[in-house]
Amino acid sequence: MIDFKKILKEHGIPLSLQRIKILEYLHNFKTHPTADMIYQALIEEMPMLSKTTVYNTLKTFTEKGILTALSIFENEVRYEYNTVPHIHFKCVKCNKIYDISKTYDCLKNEELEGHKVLEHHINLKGICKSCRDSEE
Amino acid sequence: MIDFKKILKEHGIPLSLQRIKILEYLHNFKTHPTADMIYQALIEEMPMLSKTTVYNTLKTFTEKGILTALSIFENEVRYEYNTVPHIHFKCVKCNKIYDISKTYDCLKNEELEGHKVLEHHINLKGICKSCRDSEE
DNA sequence: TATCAATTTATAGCGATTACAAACTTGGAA
DNA sequence: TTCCAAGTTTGTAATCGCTATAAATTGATA
Ligand SMILES: [Mn+2]
Ligand SMILES: [Mn+2]
Ligand SMILES: [Zn+2]
Ligand SMILES: [Zn+2]
Repeated sequence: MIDFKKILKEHGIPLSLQRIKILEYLHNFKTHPTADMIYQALIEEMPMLSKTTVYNTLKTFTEKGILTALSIFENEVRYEYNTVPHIHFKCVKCNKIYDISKTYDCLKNEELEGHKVLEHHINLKGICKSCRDSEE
Repeated sequence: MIDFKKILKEHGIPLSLQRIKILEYLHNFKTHPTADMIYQALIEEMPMLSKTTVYNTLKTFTEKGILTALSIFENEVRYEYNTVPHIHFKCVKCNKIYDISKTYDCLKNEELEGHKVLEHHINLKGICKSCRDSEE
């Protein structure tokens, strides 16, 4: 049983029921959900939950380093609980996002043309295995 | 002097004054502008220009392969005139986007875990040379 | 130059996100 | 345990980037 209260405290985030539930959801469902997807899932058991709270909480968590915000799709931000580094593959047919565990040693650069690199975001696009198989 | 009319014709795009001006702007200013930035720049000399035209034109150009649409930032699409392949670095301090000419041979994979890879999008984030220098 | 399809414009509308202020929780002091 | 101030949540309105629509305009062709 993971102690989500402890995780929040360790990141200097004051506790609230909403924050615990949102963190729990992102830890349990690694589906790169949008703010709205999280809201729709949690409104079941928390009928008074406000969408503003979801947005505020995701912003706080991202700033404090618990989550990563992804801009894989145009026009919407998706979130994921920080785990081991990985890259993303988006299928242009079914729109699913796959985690790819492959790591690229060639991207380990800390410095490029004088710029200090803090984050690498690698987004691949193409046709996923499942869609290729069902093509014929 | 570049013949923008010829470029449009070669891509099967019927001519219009607006299309020529937008293409000219994107060719001359390689700053990865948003639709609104292009609109604000062109409204000076074309007071009747509609923002809808800018959006429509950028969509047409992207579909015809003259431009590339980038989702580097959250919540807004940026455009660039197609040139040689390169990757992008976003400074988290000044928000500028830099072109990085480095190519990664390690990303040349055509297939990953059964998925067919068609595009690679590599976005780096960090602190740019200019901001580092001015830090002290 | 006349025709007419394609393009542009102005306007309204939409989905994702943010701003704001009142009501409510939370954590700590008394 | 009770009380309080600070921080959080909520509901609403507003904003931002973008799209839909239909009337007005343009431009390719004859
Ligand atoms: Mn992931
Ligand atoms: Mn570029
Ligand atoms: Zn697929
Ligand atoms: Zn900078």
